[in-house]
Amino acid sequence: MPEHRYDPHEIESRWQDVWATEHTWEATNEHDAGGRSSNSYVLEMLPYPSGEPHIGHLKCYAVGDAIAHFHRRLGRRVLHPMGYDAFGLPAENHAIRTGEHPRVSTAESIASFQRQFRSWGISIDWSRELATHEPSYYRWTQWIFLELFGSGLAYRKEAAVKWCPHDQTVLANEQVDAEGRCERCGTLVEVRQLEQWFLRITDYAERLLNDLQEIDWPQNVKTMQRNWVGRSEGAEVTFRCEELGIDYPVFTTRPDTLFGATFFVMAPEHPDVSRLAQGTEHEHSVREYVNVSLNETNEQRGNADKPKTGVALGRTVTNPVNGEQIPMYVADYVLMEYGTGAIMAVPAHDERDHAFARAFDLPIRRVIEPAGGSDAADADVLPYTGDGVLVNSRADFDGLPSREAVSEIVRWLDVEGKGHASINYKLRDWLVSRQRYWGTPIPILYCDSCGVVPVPYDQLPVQLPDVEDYTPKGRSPLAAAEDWVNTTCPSCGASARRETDTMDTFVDSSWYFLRYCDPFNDLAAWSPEALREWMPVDQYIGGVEHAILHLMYARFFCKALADLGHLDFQEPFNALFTQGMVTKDGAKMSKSRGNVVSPASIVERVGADTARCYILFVGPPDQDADWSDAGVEGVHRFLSRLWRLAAETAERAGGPSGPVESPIGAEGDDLVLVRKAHWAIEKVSGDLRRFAFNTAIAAVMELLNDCSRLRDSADVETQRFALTTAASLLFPFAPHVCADIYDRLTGERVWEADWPNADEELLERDEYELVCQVNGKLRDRVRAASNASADELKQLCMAAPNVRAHLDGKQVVKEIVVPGKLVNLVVR
RNA sequence: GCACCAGUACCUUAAUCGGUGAAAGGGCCGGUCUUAAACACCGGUAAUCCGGGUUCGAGCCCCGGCUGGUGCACCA
Repeated sequence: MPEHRYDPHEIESRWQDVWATEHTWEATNEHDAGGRSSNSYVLEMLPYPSGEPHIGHLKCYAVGDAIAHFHRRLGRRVLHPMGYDAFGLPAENHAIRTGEHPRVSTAESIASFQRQFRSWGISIDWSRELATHEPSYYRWTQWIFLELFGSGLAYRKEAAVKWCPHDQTVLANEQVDAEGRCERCGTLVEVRQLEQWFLRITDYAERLLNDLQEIDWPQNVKTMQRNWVGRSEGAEVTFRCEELGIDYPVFTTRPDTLFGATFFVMAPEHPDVSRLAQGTEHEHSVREYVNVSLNETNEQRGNADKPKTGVALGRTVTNPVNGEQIPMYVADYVLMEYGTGAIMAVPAHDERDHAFARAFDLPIRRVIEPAGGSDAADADVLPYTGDGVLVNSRADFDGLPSREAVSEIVRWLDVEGKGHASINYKLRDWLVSRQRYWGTPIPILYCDSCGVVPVPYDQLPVQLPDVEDYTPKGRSPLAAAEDWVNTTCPSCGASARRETDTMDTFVDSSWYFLRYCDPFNDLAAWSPEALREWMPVDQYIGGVEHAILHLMYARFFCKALADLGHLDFQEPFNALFTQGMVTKDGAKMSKSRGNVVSPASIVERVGADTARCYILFVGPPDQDADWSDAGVEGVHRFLSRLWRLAAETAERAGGPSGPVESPIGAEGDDLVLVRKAHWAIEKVSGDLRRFAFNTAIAAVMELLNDCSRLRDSADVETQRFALTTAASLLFPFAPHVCADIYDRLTGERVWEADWPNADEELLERDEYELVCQVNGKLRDRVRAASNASADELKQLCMAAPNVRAHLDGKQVVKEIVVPGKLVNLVVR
């Protein structure tokens, strides 16, 4: 028998060539062919091309490719495209260091990503490839911006915004982490008052929240989005400062506690603070306090355990429900960015207000009592933040449960013109302008006479000009491109200046999945027919780190574009799968730790099939997985054994011998093997549907174990069937080696074969081992027919020798019969 | 502090409706093959975090605790 050696490199390049020359994975737009339900759009989040792909990319695309292959084999037309999120800071920072144009380094990175994706054998439709930095793409990003501008969804305003001193640009709220650090570089951000471009995502808060119900996404991602939108119901209530004649609205979720408001607090950033303190004895201390707080980081200020600080403003406001004059304070526990930047303080029923009142010796008045009497020992302890019954309020409100009191009081305030029901959101509008070079230019002009002027559609794209110096200086490097900046106003012909800020790169990636449907269209961003054919995405795959950023922005874009009549769906991604991280020695891979495993070196050593199978076999793909070289070896051995046994079997069968059918009338070891193959079909099909790739691969391992074990006792044709089935089932995970095995055994192409069907009859056994228990303990086992009745099973069990020994002299008081499994006799 | 998820052999995972004496791969040990080793093949090894409860029966359900992870957190 000749030597059979598994040579992954030879096999992988051979099949990759076939797929490339035959354009196997390309999907054409056929409009009415088959209808949307027979199509499938499988998409992984587009990569940011920087250097080389890392192991996380391998995992993401291994998952996506398995799904894409599975859908194709189920008979669907699959769209599985690839592109690059090519604008962004790393390329620009590289340019600052080296002077090399970002276009050049970006092109190099893209080439390297392409090369590796091809070497992994991912079934990508390369004909639709795009990159967001190409004018043919960002022309339409600009078009969308203008559409949003035209409808008022893109606007300029001056606001307190987050500024990253390291990257020298403003950031969106979402791009600052909980500690107040820049999402990209980790620098503490500062707050600056600047005029910037915003997108009105807050208009969509309610829909972004409600429509989460419509989509099949992981619970934790939905929860994060809900938290980020941060909806709370309550009321806006006006407190009037009589001395200065100014009304201050506050937002509260507890209007039922209004009678317990004993003071009033403003955020240090509140624009009226200095004016209020002016001329009072507190003027100086207020100014000092405000200065100190403004210089504190979010990290310092945001700590709830920190003792409460603040100073009196020396003014009072009127509590609208009882006319009381209550003192005003400025304190840093009140945030300018939430609500109105001022609060009513109810120390008896709010932990923070309580802490402040204790520190400043302010009155604490209980207005809510826990319902159902105070039998609980801690019912009298303040602050009490739960619901209850009103006390110490107004005669007609006292005794009302909190919930009812909320609506009663709000109704009364409304009538009096002192307040109204209100819903508040944590979500802020999306700040999209950036003072950086390598991004999509914002297509806007400033004309002295016409003001803010959108660039006419027929002048798109506004091309990104070349510049000499990429260094950010607090304004975009584009400002230095005088020839480009100075232009003429399209409406009046006078001289005008271009907007020099570029767009947040998250704008680019908020619509790329639409462009894939119609990538060559140069008359429009897409045609409605193309979208009808593919959108929404059936299965989206990516890292959970985009739970809020990209995934929220993309949802917002679709809703806004749908409102503008450009889309006829509301949600871009019907189903989402978030893959877990790949760690090494329990820690995140990073250059500084020196624990980076490069996909290229793994592919070089053991081949792409092993790399892909390993990353999917190592554990459930939604969980983190620790990289282990020994585990890689194990999977490599498995593929070697599979290939060798298949090659040897093909030879014994006399070469490729055509399509293979499940053998009929098999007996003995042949039947065992045929059954195992059908069991594997059932198992892998189910596992693929629920993303349990690890167990799917384990099932094929089991099938291979039986093939090896029964190599000499089962018929060659049975072997051929079992191994063909193994290759067919493993193909979504290890496409090259499975294509090769399938070809050797049958002469056919596995990717053109239908997904196999399990024969129900072969899955059922006509006999099984019945477990016989006495008092829940296993005492014996007997063979039982599958169709035996409960009574027969009981008799069988009672007759079992070891059971009889345990029944001796005892009385059976209960019998539990589980057909197909066991009989349990309870005796006394 | 609150919420969610997870704790199974040395490691990583599996166990569908609560139903056998808990399965797979890797590791390790031994054997066959080899001059020797690698590969391959055969065999062996070892576990339900702790404490209660429900049940004829619990890895699985309920309560409490411990450990780890993730998210939220001065959001009025």
